[in-house]
Amino acid sequence: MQITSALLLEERQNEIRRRLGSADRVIAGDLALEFNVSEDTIRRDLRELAAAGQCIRVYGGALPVPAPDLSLSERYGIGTERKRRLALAMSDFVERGMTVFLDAGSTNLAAALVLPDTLDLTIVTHAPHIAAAVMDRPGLRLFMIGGKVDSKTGAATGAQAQRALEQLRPDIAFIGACAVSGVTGVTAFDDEDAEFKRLLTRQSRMNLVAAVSEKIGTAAPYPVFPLSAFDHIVIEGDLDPAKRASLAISPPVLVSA
Amino acid sequence: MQITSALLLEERQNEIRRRLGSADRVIAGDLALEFNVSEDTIRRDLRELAAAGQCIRVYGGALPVPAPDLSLSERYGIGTERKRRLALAMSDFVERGMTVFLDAGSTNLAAALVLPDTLDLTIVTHAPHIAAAVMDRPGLRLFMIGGKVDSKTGAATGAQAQRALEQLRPDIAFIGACAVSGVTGVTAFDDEDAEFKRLLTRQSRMNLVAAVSEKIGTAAPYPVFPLSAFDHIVIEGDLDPAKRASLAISPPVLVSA
DNA sequence: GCCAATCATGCATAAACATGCACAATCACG
DNA sequence: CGTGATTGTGCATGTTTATGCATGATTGGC
Repeated sequence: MQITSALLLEERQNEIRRRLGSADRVIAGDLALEFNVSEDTIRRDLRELAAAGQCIRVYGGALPVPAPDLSLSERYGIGTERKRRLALAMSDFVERGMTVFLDAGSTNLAAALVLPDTLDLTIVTHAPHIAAAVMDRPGLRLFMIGGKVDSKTGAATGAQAQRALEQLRPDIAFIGACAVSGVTGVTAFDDEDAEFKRLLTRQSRMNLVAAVSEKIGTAAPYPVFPLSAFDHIVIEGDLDPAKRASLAISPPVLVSA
Repeated sequence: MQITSALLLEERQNEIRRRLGSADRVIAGDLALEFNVSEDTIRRDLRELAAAGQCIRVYGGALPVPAPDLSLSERYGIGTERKRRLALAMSDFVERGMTVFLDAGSTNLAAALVLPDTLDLTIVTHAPHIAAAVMDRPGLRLFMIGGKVDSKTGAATGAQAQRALEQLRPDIAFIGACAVSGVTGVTAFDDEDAEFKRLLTRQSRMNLVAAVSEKIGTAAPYPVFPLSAFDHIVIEGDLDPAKRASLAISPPVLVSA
């Protein structure tokens, strides 16, 4: 029916694209008049362009797509690989919705970095370093135990902290061992720290201890509990068999990859 | 037939956003005249922007929001030198043996790094990041306020934290302001955070607020206290004179180097 | 404590919208 | 040539959206 003056669909859409490309908005009613088609047709054009990501539909017309701004690259600070593996082995015990206590120590700092963030976990800790690491993981809830912070252990261990811990019943506790031995059990360098770990072990429903190989077969001045008080001991796979045998008492020994 | 010249809704809101982005307030009546729409329409725009967290509604118009959603650790990385100077200015108020409360925020993280470690200070904080920084300074004693840690504010702010704070009377508090304005006073992004700051201000013998220039003249949803409630406001020396004048009320304004 | 400015809310209306349908033009195959 | 499917378009429909206005409540300066 029509002859020369009418634009074909492609031409029309190309022209709309061109205008949007020069950072101009377009208005449905105007385009309809200009191209001598109904507004319905223009709206259909705009819908198609929007679906192809070439414009932003708005009430009355369309806007150019804004220049995408650069996103920041993620950075990763990872602890030592061995501790990360121990932490991963402990992580196998956590289940959806659990409250997990992270004691002080570098292995538990690694745990703060590798615990799954999709299980709706609540992390409790008395160590500011670990708390700071957990805070950077959006999927984890964090509860901080306060109190006088001892600079040697790097965690709050005093009466205040103990009182706060008494209000809690964690589902699982990752307990940091300063030293582990079949004879003396788990021991600590500081008496308040040992006291805190004892309370923690009593409060928690399940207790895990992880220790790198260097700590196995050593002892520290303040006893925490014998190994039988813990549900699992997590050690490295390449531990000397003799040392490993010295641990093989009541609690299952879990070997990390 | 004439071509539509009026702005589309999105264009209007984008323009408002742009002006707020350049740290300017907007006034409802002016915008209505300028865009040739009713004030009701502008108010609706501002309400929507506020609901999306892109401005703060105030009587007569709206103010920009200060720091657009950077994550905590990202925020800690920026503006450190300027914040270090602010922190140094605040440090002039601390004296030997004092108990210093460091509220959450990047300026107070800077304070944790620059506070003198030879004055036998006791640092109290409810922010794990700051606690972690203080722990690395051997000369500082650290007391940690525990509780449920809010990921937005990066600090423990709930009932537990408040109860712990009630037991303390810090000699001086470095209070982190999310936004500072002569009109709205000190405001915060979170209501529990605001509540905590109010309690902190009451408990502490002396209260300092420091704010980088971007925060001056802005407001956040939750009021803490009017400026008169603080002993000193610490600002940067190169702050725009108009903005600076807008603050010149009761508390002395201290200018950092 | 007064008054004007500012505000939230509900309502009315016109514009813009999506959707389904009809029709003409085009194409695809024989 | 068909003729049947596909496509582009316009129109009728009922819905949604943006806006202005009326009303009554809040606010902030004086």
